[in-house]
Amino acid sequence: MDQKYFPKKVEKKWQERWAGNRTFEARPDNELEKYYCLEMLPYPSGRLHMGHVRNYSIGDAVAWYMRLNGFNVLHPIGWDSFGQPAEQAAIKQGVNPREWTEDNISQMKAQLKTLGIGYDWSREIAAHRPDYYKFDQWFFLKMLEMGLAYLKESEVNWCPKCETTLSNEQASGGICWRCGTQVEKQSRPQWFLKITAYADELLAGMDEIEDGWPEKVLTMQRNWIGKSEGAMIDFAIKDSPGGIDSVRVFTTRIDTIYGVNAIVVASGHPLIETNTGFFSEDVKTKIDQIEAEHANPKDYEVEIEKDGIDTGLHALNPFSGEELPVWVGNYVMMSYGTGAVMSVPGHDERDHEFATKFGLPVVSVIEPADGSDVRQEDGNAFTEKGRLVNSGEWSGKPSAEAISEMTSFAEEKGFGEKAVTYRLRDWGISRQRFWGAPIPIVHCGDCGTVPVPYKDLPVELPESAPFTGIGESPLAKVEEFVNVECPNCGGDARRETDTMDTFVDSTWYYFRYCDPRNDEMPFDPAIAAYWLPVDLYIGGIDHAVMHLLYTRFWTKAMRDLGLVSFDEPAKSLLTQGMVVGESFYSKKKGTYFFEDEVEFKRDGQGRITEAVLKSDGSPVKVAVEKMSKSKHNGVDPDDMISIYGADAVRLFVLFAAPAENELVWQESGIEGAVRFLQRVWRFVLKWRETVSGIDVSSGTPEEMSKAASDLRRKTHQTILRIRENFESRQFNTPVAALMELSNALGDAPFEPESATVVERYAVREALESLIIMLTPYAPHYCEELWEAVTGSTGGILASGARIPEAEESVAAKDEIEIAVQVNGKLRSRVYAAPDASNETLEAAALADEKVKEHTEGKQIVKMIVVPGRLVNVVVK
RNA sequence: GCUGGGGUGGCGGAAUUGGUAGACGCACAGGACUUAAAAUCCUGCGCCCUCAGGGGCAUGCGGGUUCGACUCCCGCCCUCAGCACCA
Repeated sequence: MDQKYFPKKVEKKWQERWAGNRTFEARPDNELEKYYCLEMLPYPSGRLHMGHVRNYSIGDAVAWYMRLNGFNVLHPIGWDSFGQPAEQAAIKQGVNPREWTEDNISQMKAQLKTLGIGYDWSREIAAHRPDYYKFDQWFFLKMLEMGLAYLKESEVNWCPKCETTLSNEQASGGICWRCGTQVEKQSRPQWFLKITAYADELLAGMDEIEDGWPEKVLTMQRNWIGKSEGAMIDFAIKDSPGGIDSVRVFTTRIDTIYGVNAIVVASGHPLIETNTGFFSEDVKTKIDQIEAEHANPKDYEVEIEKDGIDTGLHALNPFSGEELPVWVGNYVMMSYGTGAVMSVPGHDERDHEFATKFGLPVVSVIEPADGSDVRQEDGNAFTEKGRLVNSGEWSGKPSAEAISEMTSFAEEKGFGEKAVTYRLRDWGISRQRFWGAPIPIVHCGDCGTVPVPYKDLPVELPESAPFTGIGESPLAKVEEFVNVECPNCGGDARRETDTMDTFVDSTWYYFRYCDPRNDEMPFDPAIAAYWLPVDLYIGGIDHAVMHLLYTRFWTKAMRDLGLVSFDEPAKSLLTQGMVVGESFYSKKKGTYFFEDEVEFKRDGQGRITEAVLKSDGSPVKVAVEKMSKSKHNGVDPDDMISIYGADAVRLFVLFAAPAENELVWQESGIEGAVRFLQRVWRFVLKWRETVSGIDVSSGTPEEMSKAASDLRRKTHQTILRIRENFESRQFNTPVAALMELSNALGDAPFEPESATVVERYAVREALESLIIMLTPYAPHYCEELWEAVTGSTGGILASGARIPEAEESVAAKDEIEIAVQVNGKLRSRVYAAPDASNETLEAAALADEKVKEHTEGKQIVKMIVVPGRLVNVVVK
């Protein structure tokens, strides 16, 4: 142990030792309870950023904590290495995407090792390697057999900048999830995975994980799935010139059907397409206009004004027999329900707006059930449930009753049925890209779409392709790849040239970690049964509805394939907050500037009051935003590690804020972390000789001095706190507790030269506990101190060290402080034994001088005693 | 608009789930050591009065329940995130 703490030296030493001893390599062991700690698969961009550091610091803290509690911990890592940046690099710099990716992986791997994250590197995987994507293809074929994969010509989300399709999840909000560009609609054949087949199960499964997953994520998924119960109702079309004799609508409010004033359909509805000959030029023009707007939506932030036109067609209300006009409306979407709605302006905001704009009649058919006179006279629709009026034989019934009776009636009469719709759409996985897993399909003129036989997997990507960055997949231009014999008839055929969405790779990667070198199967079900499900999954909130929904779906599909026997892949989920930094934006220049290009003053509180550009003195806006290269507000983890050491960086990242919160990067904070480590180091240095012969495990000395038992109490209280905190996944408060323990250690009135055996025992116990409990935060550092204190050289884990068990009797105080309140206001404090009776406490409280001042001349009404806490004297 | 989080010192954040609000750290101020600086150590640090004993006010705002409310209930305000014509 050096006289001073040199992080670099300590970290290098232990990183080498861990690698040499294969300290973090896990193997299944039925004798041991397993713990699977998983962080989200990173994309190998080439550089680690602070978000990664935070993610992995949390994961490693948990992994260490569980190891130090005797669990068999699986803590793996790999690479989400297919995807656009590699292809962009190929297009722009002419590099080979494979080499580019491999280079990035080795760089980031080196960085992760410098950080000292305890990964089982023997299980490392990378999605772009054929031994991995072979099983993407394997799963695709299985899903094809299960009827979960299908090809369909359909309107897809198209990002004009990325030149590729996007799934609905990836085009959420109408913008590309990667580049933020407004998406367009395009029609093309593409492969879909039938996630909708599991819609109900995905909803129901949430009950199982409710305790472990953040409410926020579950809510987002529920909303995304968007289950809605109602009825399908057929409205007959009068004199249908196009041959379609009825239009089906979906409604959740069949009780309002007597208030229907029109049927409104989407511009792409079959009724429209089959009747074009019938429409006037005006109608056709308007329909085309709506259709065009739909294909190229303007701005999703702005509410689009209602628009539409009367087609001249007529429908019949099956309940009232009333004749209704059929309109085309821009607010009706082809992609939800049936693409047609019954317009009830009295009881639906959108229909109300539409009817108002076009002067259609508004009829009220629902009244508030409580008889209050809230009506739609204020110009709005009354959208709540109530009691029916003007509804023929149904008038007077409450909405709920009417809904079920009217649905049954429709079913009996054959013009409707009970129905459930979902917002969730099937997952489109076709991408017009080179750098992804080829979809294992051959298109044959005679046999149609033919799956590649399992024995021919993997369908390997060619070495390279002409990267133009536009239109079709680059694979289409690679003759050797495209031209193939049909596996069915042996004739000339073409390979599918689209590749899979990279989200396919990341749906099942953590199953592969269990059995990463299996050549026959994605993984051996028996091995997976030991490690899975994941016990704790840690990652950003940004994957709440993409990856996390896909992977839940995949798990259920794998269950149906017989690969796993559980329904939910992760028992608990931790969504970490972003790491943010101060950015400087000049409105005038329209760009972000580096900190040293800006002149700013901070007020006494450290906040920037005014900031101007050094170059020309123009004002700069200061904001705290997610760290990013383009905003120049990022901190390079490598820099931080080389200045302060990996342990200090990790300790600070965990201490600075709760894991779910945003973390504002403050360099002064990390200096505090270093100070703490240096302080403890000096303390160990001072005491290690003195406590070297003490064996804490050999039992507690009987005679305790006051100071020694005070220290022991603090030690055991700290153990209790840390166990509680980890249990509830609080990682910042344990650090505070350990700092308190270290402060208590420093304040204890012992000196190495004069300490008694009992005191040396207390110090050694405190030190050992402190070191073990700090290990999840600063593992290299603690390994070094552990070696210095205990003399064991094989490392903490090999020495069998565990997070200590607290002894309640030691943690208990022999005298406690009791707050004394008069009428709920704190007036004094008295001291008493922990088991003092209520009477004793009351007497002590009343005897207190300060209490007397406040009770003098007043009548004591009653006294409240909370044992161990306080006495409240109520006076009048 | 709908859904779900949040509002506690100058800052990040604690608070055994109804029981002494502000732990721990950062920043700041003062002091010791030093020729000096750094490092280290000590002290102070919610706000306002103060006769230096204390006293009053404080957890976004306004009510309520309670002996007692950051915590529970009602009504607002602000803020962050997600979804957004979902019939």
